[in-house]
Amino acid sequence: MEATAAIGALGALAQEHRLAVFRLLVQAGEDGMPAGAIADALGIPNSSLSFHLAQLSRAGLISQERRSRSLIYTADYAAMNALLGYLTENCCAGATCAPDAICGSQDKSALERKSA
Amino acid sequence: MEATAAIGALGALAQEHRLAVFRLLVQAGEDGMPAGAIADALGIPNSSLSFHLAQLSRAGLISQERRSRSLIYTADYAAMNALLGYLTENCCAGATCAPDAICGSQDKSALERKSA
DNA sequence: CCATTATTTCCACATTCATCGAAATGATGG
DNA sequence: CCATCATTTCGATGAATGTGGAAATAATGG
Repeated sequence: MEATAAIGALGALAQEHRLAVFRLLVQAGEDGMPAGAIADALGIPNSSLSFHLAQLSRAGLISQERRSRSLIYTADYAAMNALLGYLTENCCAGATCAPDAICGSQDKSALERKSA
Repeated sequence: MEATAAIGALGALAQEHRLAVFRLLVQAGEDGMPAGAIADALGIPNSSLSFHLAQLSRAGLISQERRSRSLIYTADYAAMNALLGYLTENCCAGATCAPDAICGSQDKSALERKSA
């Protein structure tokens, strides 16, 4: 993942409504949700939601698929994991991070295994 | 972690220079780096860097400590891990995410264990 | 104390972003 | 094709953000 992509993704998530939308879609799973349902669930006006969905989409965090009259939005888990991996990349100079205190003893290999 | 805190952290990272600074500190490890060294390493004017360091600090992503004449900045790994955990919370409705395809088979328990 | 070094605050400016009603567009079912 | 439903685009406005030189502040060493 490149810096530009990461900045785009982070910026897309750094907004109340967009973060809520993304988390809603993450929880919705692979079935996704139609725009209207998202608007209802979060109480966001259609025009505003459309704007935010476009931002998330442009950042590559969600994808769109038409089902009959509705547009179904789905979280892109691969993109999410790529972002998480980018943030912790080369943690503590790449060395296996000392004890727990540092780098939270996070299993980075598990993250990168799936986001590559 | 609360939504407000997550938005703050994401917004802090969603900027070219701040993302570079944060990653530099993540890689620097627990020793951290003085402001001047960061400015040199990334070629950012002092006044701009100071502004960005303040943003990262206000978001709780880095911390400050004076060492002689210098202010040493250090990445806050706990905050970082809390943020990562927040994004994947309740992935796929909380159910153990089906197969690999979804949620990237990420070991969430490992993340939350440390960020709580 | 004072000179020196490190970092932050101030300031003005241009740019980008969020909001939401109303109108336009797109797609379906009959 | 047409009525209808779902979603997006348009447009104007107010608010927040990034920038960097110059001056101010803070802390140390001698």
